[in-house]
Amino acid sequence: MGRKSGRSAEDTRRVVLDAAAEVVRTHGVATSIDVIARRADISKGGVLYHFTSKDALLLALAAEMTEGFREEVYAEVDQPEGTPGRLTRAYVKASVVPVEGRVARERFALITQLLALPAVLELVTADAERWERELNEDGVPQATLVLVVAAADGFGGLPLWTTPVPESARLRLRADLLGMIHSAVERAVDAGG
Amino acid sequence: MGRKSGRSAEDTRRVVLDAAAEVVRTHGVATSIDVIARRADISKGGVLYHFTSKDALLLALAAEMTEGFREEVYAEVDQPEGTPGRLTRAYVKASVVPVEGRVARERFALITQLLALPAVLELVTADAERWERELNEDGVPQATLVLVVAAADGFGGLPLWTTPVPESARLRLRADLLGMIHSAVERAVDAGG
DNA sequence: TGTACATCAGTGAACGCGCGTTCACTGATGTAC
DNA sequence: TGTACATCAGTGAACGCGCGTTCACTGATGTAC
Repeated sequence: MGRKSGRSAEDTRRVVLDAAAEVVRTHGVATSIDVIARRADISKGGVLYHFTSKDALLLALAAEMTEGFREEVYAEVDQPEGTPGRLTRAYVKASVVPVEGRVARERFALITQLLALPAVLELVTADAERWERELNEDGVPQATLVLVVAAADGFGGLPLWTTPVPESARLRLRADLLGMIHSAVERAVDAGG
Repeated sequence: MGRKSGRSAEDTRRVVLDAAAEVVRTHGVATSIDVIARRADISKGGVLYHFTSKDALLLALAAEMTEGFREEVYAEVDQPEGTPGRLTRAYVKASVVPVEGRVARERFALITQLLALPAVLELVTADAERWERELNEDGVPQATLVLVVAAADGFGGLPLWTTPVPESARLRLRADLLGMIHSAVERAVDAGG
């Protein structure tokens, strides 16, 4: 039988990526293409028509995840360009998100699985280096930046295998971190000016 | 040929675990038993004499890693039992360690790979829940505890794929976190007494 | 201290199956006239 | 608007190989007397 009724190749690609995301996140990278295919309601060969190999599929998935997080951070930016701490604040806001909005968590869980592929580790490392450059140019004194980013990463990443922190504590952490950025930037401005 | 010259079964087990740790950390969980065996200078069958299956070997490795971290934390405890923040301080000290002492980093990298196995995820989750219980009973106000533990986890875990923070920043983070614990505990004591 | 036997710590060849990849084929969609 | 052809999106069977696991066998160590 030929092509699937009525949908475009793009659509199918999307369905495959979503199926792969869910299956790999919950059952690991060792999950076979066949399982992914069945979940996407397509044949194994169909999956490989859209992605040249299993690794290519998983790498595409990893790229989507890192890009997704980046977009969320940028979407949180709400200060004029040039404001010190502008990006760092957005980074905190995008990382310290409620657990119910599970997108962030699921993304992290998926990336963790995908790190088993050397190519993904490379991709993620490059992405992290880019974040480091961007954040270092954001005008937040180093001591505060290191603390705040570590806390944001720790909150966003490790809940993976931890019982989630209560919502009140999450809001408090968010406020504390934003407060730290605020006062560190003010102090720096006072000292510099 | 029979047993290896002069060493005990325990010795061989150790050699296999070390070989597996290195190979899996750098090449992922998909690495074959044969590769592990060659690195341990033993046959494939020999590896499976000590561990009933590949999964059993990897699970043993994961158990060693979580136990190793726990021991390091306990080794950092330097205050009398009952002192508020006693364990939290030790947790910070064991997490915010220099990058040169690569043990902690390698451990984390290895655990990340091993998480691909469902059984390991279970183990690590149980371990994390235990940490949560123990830290919650440590007498540090929640807001501070959440912030400090997130920062410690974030520093310890994520450098995995990040360019390491300079040593001066690390010392500063460590001091800041310990200072936060100190003043939060003092405030709590003042308010409570 | 020597000898006989049991057990232990491994070897290495073979098995078999699951999985990634290939490929010939097909029905649906797009395009030219 | 219909027709002929090309391309596109997907099928499903087959292949083949890598890898985990099994197993018969072996030489070294431990133990009883």
